[in-house]
Amino acid sequence: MGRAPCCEKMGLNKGPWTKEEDQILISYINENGRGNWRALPKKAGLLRCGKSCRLRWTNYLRPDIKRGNFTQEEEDTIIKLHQALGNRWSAIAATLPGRTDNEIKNVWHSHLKKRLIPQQDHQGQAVRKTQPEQGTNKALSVEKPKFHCQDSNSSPVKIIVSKQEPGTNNQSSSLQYSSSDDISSSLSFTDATTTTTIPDNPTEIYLTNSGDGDSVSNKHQELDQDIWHDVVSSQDHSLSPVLHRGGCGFNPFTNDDINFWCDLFTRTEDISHLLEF
DNA sequence: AACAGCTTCAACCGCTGTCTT
DNA sequence: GAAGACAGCGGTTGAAGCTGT
Repeated sequence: MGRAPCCEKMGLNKGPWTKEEDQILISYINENGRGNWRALPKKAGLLRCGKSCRLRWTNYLRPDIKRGNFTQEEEDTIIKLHQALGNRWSAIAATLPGRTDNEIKNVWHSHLKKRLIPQQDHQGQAVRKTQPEQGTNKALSVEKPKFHCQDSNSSPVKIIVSKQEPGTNNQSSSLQYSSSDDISSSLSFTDATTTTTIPDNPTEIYLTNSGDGDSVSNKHQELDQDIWHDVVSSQDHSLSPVLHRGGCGFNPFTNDDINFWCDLFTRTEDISHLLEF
């Protein structure tokens, strides 16, 4: 894998873009489209490196960029997705049309991180308290499962590990796991008091809202209304976990992203931190 | 009004992944 | 398979603006 050669520094502008430079870049892309970024500045007559042009375009000049403050909903989305995805700014940005990864990163560092500090302190305690003994998370011996999502109502969520599509009549082979269950896997809950053995390796995992709130806490009710409702909702997308917000109908996820979610759920040592809002 | 400290955000830097030759 | 070229990503920086004293 070759390293990109450092662009020619000699004679190239750096720093803030002027209006004239912006106009040249916009005009060029409007006429010729986004082609080879490296060749673009030369063709457009800009004394900038291609990388700088790409950044300026994607972070500032793109016509679909949404300007202005983030809405409460957008901020909530960022917080939740950051909880789940970490610093994958581009993945987070993909769920917020008109927002760039750079912008989200800035907002996170300047606003949201600070806002969360008191909560994280509290959360950190809670997580430590429920931390499982080392080695109790055994790997679930399954083929990479499919995740299915179903949102039936707003009551507390349960995760159902199942070979059966939810909603079908025959649920006999399904197992339901709530926050109090240990499914003897990396997909476990750390405040487990019992151990449940999965009789068959599930080939598919359904994330459903069971509607039964007796065994789950208020925290998980929040989870249902926030994470699951937003992140893995919609029966229309039951075959792939989809980030689907605001009715935009934008599905940023491909099969690779399904793999990502599978990986996330099967590899995470402690999913409970996702639940501890 | 002047200064210092803080915050914001556009832009840069270096790295990695992917595609092409 | 190796190496080059390129796009994209995340971390970091620094100038500009803001706020408090």
